[in-house]
Amino acid sequence: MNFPGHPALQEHKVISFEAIRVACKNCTLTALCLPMGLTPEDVDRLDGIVRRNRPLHRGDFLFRAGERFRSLYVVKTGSVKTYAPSPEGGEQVLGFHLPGEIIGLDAIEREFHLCSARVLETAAVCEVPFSRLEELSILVPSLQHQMYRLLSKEIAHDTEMLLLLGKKSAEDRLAAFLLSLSQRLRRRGLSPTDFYLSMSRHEIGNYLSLAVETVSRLFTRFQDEGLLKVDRKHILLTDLDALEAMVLHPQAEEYRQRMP
Amino acid sequence: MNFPGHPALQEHKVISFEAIRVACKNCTLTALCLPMGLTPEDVDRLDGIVRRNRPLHRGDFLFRAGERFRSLYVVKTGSVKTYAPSPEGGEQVLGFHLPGEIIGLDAIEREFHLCSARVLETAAVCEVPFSRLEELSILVPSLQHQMYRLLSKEIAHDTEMLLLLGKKSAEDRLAAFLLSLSQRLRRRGLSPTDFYLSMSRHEIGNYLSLAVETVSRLFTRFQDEGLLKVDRKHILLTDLDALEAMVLHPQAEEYRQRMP
DNA sequence: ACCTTAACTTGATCCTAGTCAACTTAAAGA
DNA sequence: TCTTTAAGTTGACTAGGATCAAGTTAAGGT
Repeated sequence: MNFPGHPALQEHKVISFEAIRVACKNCTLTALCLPMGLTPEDVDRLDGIVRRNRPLHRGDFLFRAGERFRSLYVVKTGSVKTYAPSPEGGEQVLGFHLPGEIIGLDAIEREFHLCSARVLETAAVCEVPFSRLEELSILVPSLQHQMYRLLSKEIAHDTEMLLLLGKKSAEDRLAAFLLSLSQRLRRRGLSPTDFYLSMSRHEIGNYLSLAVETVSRLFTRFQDEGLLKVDRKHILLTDLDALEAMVLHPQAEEYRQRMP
Repeated sequence: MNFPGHPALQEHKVISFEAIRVACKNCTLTALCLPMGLTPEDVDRLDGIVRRNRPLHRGDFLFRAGERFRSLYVVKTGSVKTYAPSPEGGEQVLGFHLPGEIIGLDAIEREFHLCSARVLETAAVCEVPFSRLEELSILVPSLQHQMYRLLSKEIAHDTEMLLLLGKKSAEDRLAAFLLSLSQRLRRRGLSPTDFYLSMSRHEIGNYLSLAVETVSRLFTRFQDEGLLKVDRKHILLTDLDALEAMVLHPQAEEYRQRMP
């Protein structure tokens, strides 16, 4: 099977260059991003502090671990990975970030970044200087409310990730990863069953604590079982229900925990 | 070897009953909790919305998964575990919470709890109704600042936990868990090397995604290697440096990841 | 104090996923 | 275009930790 021209990727790039100058109020991500629930006037004020940088390319850094924290970053198009580099040159992938997702929330308290953020697919990213955002949120209660929601959402997301890694079988992990991607794409109005992976097998394995070979074998097995069709980075989920069942009823069920 | 009377546990209980009525401004946890950086007047205002409940006992719930989110909870004494129950009766332990730690931050956005919180060791807990806290933080910018820091700290903590679980060897995980406990106790002015575990081996294993038997064997092995002395729940860390080395230079080092 | 039950430990065995190795395919660069 | 290098796939083997099983110790209830 072949997918000539990789149409989804092409489309991605076109959007990325068009959207780069769009103000917050016209941005398609409003529902996912900071302006949610703000009045038009307040969105204008927010707009005043947001920096819209030129498009970034694969391998570019948003920031590096150890750098001083100044801004939050909102992915508008493309994708970004965050990872913790280890002194020996290795790294632990912490997340893959799609349009509408905010990066850097973990650095507010420490005032420096403990992970690096690097572009996977040509990306447009908004930079929001945090000190100015904080000042504005004193004046705009609904922005403060939205900030609390956003930070809490990130915590809930991390918690779900802990749950995912708690599932011990490699099968469950990859299924949960694919479902998570699928759901996030759906919320952005993209196809939840037909998409291109922007990360390598190696990065997926690193993220899920699995060896590359295991990831590769699982893709093959899932395809053999009729759960999906895979060709390189192109994924076609053909049985979402089966994936969901796999995640909801994990292989190795932890036996009941007792407490008085 | 024997530790008659479990002195640390006794001491814990005494503190718990004495501290229960203490106002925020006199609380020993000020430096770890919400009032940090607030003026005395603002602490009084915060004090006005904090509910101090009677002491809770082992097995009591702070809240259950699925319940509507109303309040944040601050552990004053004792300890609490949070976990995600699964429909089949199993559970995934998400965290163990010591004095000064805040529970419920993951529920702000969803407005209902996705995990349950249950007392491990007789505990005193402050309840802070979130809607009132949010209102107050509109009026008190330094409280808003502290809230951002707190939420961010929780995200950073979860990130570190993901890093911990990323380490694949069981040895590294238990070492990281013990070190984390040790560091948190130190920050609270307690001994970082001599303490009682408030959770069972089963719960530790569940938290670290290891079988009970593995946890048990590791304790024995660590003791044989001179890293610690263990008697039931009593832990004496005798070689913090070795534990740190184990965590900083994990067994299975991930090979370098390439990107243009 | 006794009995019951849960928590923990230790040993033996099994199996999942990691490691090593070889090969294929596809980008990236000259 | 050809070459080089990285990414991905597949197979064979191995090891770390899970599972199964049995026994010990301690705590909780009456």
